[in-house]
Amino acid sequence: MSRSDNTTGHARNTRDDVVTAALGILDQQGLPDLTMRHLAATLGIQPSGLYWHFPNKQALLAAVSDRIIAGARVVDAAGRGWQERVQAEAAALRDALLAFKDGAEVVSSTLALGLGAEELHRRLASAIDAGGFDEEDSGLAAATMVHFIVGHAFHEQQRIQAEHLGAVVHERTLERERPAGAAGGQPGAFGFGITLLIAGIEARRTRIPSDPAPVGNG
Amino acid sequence: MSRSDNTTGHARNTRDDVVTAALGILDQQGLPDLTMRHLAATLGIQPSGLYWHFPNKQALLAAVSDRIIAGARVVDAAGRGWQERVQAEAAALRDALLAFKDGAEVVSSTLALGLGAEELHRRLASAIDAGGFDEEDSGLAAATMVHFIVGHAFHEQQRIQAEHLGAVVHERTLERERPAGAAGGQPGAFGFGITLLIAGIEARRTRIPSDPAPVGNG
DNA sequence: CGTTCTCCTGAACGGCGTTCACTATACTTG
DNA sequence: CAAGTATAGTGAACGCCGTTCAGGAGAACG
Repeated sequence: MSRSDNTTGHARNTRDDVVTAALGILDQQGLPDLTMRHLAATLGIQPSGLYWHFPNKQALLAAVSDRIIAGARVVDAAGRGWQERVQAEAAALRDALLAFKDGAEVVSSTLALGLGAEELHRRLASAIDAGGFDEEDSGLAAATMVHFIVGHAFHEQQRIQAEHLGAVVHERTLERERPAGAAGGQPGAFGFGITLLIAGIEARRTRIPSDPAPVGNG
Repeated sequence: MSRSDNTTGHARNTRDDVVTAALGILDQQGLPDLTMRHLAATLGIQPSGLYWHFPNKQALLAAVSDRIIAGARVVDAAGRGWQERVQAEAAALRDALLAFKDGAEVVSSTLALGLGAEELHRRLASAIDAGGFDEEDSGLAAATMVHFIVGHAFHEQQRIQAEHLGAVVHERTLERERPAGAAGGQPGAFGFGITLLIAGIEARRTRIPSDPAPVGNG
């Protein structure tokens, strides 16, 4: 029932159908099982049929990446300072990466290869921009943040899945990972990194005296 | 001439020989060509012979990763403040990742999978530690930095190689990438990110009043 | 009705990581 | 020096993989 109610029963797939099916396999079985053959079988077509929709597997993965990032919740900018907004954007993007199994890995490789996933950078840059920095600084700071967010999510996702595999979860390890009350905030390492970067950006403003710096707080 | 001057001519390979050969293929032909079959052929053995040295390809790549990072130049700590030292460590590690073709990619995946490459974190953490922060903060800050360094290097390495492939290099692009005189310093984005992180760490100190903070600046 | 665009078939190609039973060579020990 | 045990590698196969290519079926459209 992907496109139309054919009487013949042979449902033809659109490009979006293919991406949706790929995302399903990714989430339920993981990246290693997301093969062209497996995907084709899921759609009820031959592997070669996929090459009508995408020139190669990388392009498919880029489209999957874009969908993963597009799924990040929208952050409401009203009534927040730029720092709070950046923190919210970072959390939203991180959650989107973690929402699908191996999602961070897919986005990481797509990002490095220079295909898609620019939305990540765009959202962070515009949030930082609200702090009143010049555009170049905002862009560079956003890029720094993107690398941290994706790298951290990738790492954490692997750790989570390794834990799920090795059935035994040591309680001490869990204690060490979540040291203090994370009421409403980020768990340890991720929140720390984001806070660090925000502080670094803010420090950049105060160091340069001749700066318009209209703080959009309030 | 890997191990000994055998009269039989059949040189047997040690584990280190295998890693060395793998690193050679990686550097001269890239990660896609670093296959077990190709590696075995280079060593003059059968592919199955490699599985005496390593349980699987991932383990091999982890060993290659460790070698890449071990190749990072040693940073002299004498007479430098902690910030300068962190900057030097970051630059050294970055250079090591870029020294081999696809080096950053190999280290990135190994790191995310939780195998090897801990040396990266260790060096940065101890450099930050010299600033007199508590150990947990140093560790978390180092982790943040690792993600940025590896992510940035991975991205940049892909871009460089894409440029080498597409013979036409637009001069305008180059101009935009290296905006001002980078005499002795880092090129734009990397230096910016590191500076950002260092400023963020420093900001963390000043926010907490009760801090010993022995600055080792000579 | 005939053309054109869309989506897919069927079959193959070359290459991949990995396994397994079985050697051959070197180092140690009695 | 003979025997025994690590060490390093053989040869053949298994079941996957991404990708190509000529061709065909079915819907849309004039």
